[in-house]
Amino acid sequence: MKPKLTLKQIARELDVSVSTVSKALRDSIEISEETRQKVKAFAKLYNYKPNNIALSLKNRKTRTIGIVLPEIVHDFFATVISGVEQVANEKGYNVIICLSNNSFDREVMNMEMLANGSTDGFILSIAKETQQKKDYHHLEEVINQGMPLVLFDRVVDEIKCDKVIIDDTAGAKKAVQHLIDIGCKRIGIITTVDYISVGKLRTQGYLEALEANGMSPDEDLILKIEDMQGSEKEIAEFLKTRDLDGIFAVNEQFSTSAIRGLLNKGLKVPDDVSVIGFSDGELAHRFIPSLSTINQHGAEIGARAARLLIERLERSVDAEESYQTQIVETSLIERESTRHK
Amino acid sequence: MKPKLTLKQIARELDVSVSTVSKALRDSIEISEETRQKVKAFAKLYNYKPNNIALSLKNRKTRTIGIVLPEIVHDFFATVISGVEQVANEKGYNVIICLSNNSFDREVMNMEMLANGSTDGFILSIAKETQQKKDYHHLEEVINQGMPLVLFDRVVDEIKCDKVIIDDTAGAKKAVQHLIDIGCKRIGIITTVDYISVGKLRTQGYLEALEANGMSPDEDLILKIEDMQGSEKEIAEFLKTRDLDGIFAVNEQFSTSAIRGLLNKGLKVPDDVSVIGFSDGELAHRFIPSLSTINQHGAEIGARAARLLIERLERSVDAEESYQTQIVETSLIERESTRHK
DNA sequence: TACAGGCCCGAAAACGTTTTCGTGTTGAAA
DNA sequence: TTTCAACACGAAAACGTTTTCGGGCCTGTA
Repeated sequence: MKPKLTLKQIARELDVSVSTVSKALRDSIEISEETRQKVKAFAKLYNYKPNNIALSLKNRKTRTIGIVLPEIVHDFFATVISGVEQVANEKGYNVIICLSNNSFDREVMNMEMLANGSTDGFILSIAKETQQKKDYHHLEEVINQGMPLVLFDRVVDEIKCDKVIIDDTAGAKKAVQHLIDIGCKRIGIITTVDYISVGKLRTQGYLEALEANGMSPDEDLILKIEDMQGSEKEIAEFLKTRDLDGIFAVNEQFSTSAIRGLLNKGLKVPDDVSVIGFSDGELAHRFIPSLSTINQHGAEIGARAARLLIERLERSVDAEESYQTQIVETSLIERESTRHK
Repeated sequence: MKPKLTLKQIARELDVSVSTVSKALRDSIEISEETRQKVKAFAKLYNYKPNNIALSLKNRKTRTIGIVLPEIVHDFFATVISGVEQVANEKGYNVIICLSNNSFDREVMNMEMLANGSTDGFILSIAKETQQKKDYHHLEEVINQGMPLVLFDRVVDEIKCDKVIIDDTAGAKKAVQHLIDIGCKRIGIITTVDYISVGKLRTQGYLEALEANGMSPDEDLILKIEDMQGSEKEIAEFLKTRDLDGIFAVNEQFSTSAIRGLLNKGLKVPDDVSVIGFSDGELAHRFIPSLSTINQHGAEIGARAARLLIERLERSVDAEESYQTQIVETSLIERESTRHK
């Protein structure tokens, strides 16, 4: 068990000073060619790698970005991580992940933990409970400390920072418009309660699409779900008493629950009812019938968030406080759960 | 933008020395009650939090555990992360995640990066390419450096370290036995090529189950898939020409592809053919028909791995080199894709 | 011979902690 | 009055780097 080579040991071994070793390894012209080669050869032979912690302390940079998520067992967030990881790695950054489990307290805890030197900046999607509480002091805190923050997906206007979002309203509108285009007349929506920002926006898109086509919304066809837990049953109940020919569901789970509910009712998808969802994942394309969806391009979101963050970290003068909000385009993916024209 | 309070600043402000501040905050008896109170009050008021990097450097401990995975957009690995994160958080550890994308080079790179001070130990599931190459020098390296390593899922005998696995063979046997119990006579298996350790073990379980029931294995009913990419087509082709009444698939993806293939062939699941898989995820229980599976208990695996790692990190004398391999029990979950007796 | 100017290199500070050791002051005991 | 312990605090080293600054030694020139 050899406990990691340090500059000091190399120096002792080669009978030079620590500074000489450091300079030699960084190819300083202060050091003679001969000494340089000697040091480098030794370092290479014994596989010297500088200690990240020491570097972080010295440079007051960790080259690590922290990402805080509500959950991970959810293809959307997983693909976002992939995207972040990809560009972070390209630029020589590490990624450190914390889960809030949609709890306000854990979100705060995690951010405090990471803010004490572990991380140069944050990429975050706000926890459900936090959105409900509308308490964002921990976000302002890190910004005040000069740590860049990039919000994605579940964002909030009050916080001034870079953001990466999709146009949820437009995406939802696109989905519902598709249902209308293929001839649906009575279109229901299965969405979340309004304090979830994305849920609210998607509901709005649904309403806009109806309006744009001269169809008046029917409160009775709108189901807002509070709790993921009992959602399956709730959706089944809802469908039992409604007569629909199109359903827009704001996520993968609701989509599949809806299809199951319809099938149980003896209806066929998409022959009797077309279903379209919002999603990114395996589930959508594996499902039978495979789900027509609005693709959120999670990896792209993650990649952009990472790029924004790193750019701000490395910009020599960050005087310019012009935060930007990037909007990633959604796309309609037609699969089997909607009728074809 | 206030740039984070340090001990030095508190010291200057209160006109005492840095050591006094440090001691006061840690309630040292060396410091008078009065000074202690004064310092603590000040620290609290301005929300002082010690700098993790400095602590890491001093203590030569980061209280961070690194987890390296082949992929993340896969419910199994995502749940494992959840498990790790949970216990890590309880014990005051951070989790830093790197993705190998099943590439040997990226696995090596990531581990080298993390090994240079970012992490106290590793939790890892070996990349496909690495298992193929059988090159584990990077794993031995970190072990030699005194960094504990815990392997899970895709493990390898050659490396001496703690491991958390499920009994893949027994799990597979359980699955196939179930198919036999409900009356299947011609049972096929859809598995991976043999260099994937878990694939090989599950194939073995399949064979053992057949043997135990006096059924002779038929090579023609065994499909070994090399590449995830074209798997769907490959499975469809395979099924087209086989006459089966039971299928055991070694993962979620293969299970759903199989069902799709069967449906396309005009067969009913589970009426004509029962299908059972190996999995953890959303897909299995959302799918229609929902999948009967062998549950791998990913969160439990992650939790145990984390506990093993932390225990080894904190054991005062790690003299004892008795590595253990923990086996997490699998369980059979009967859902809709298999016939009921 | 003296001096300027390269060329190489080392000492030391700094990043923010913790901890060991030393030191000055006070009060009480001898 | 002297001595000694207890008490309260500070200086400094250490963790592993990088970087600034200063200095010794040679070489060439006046």
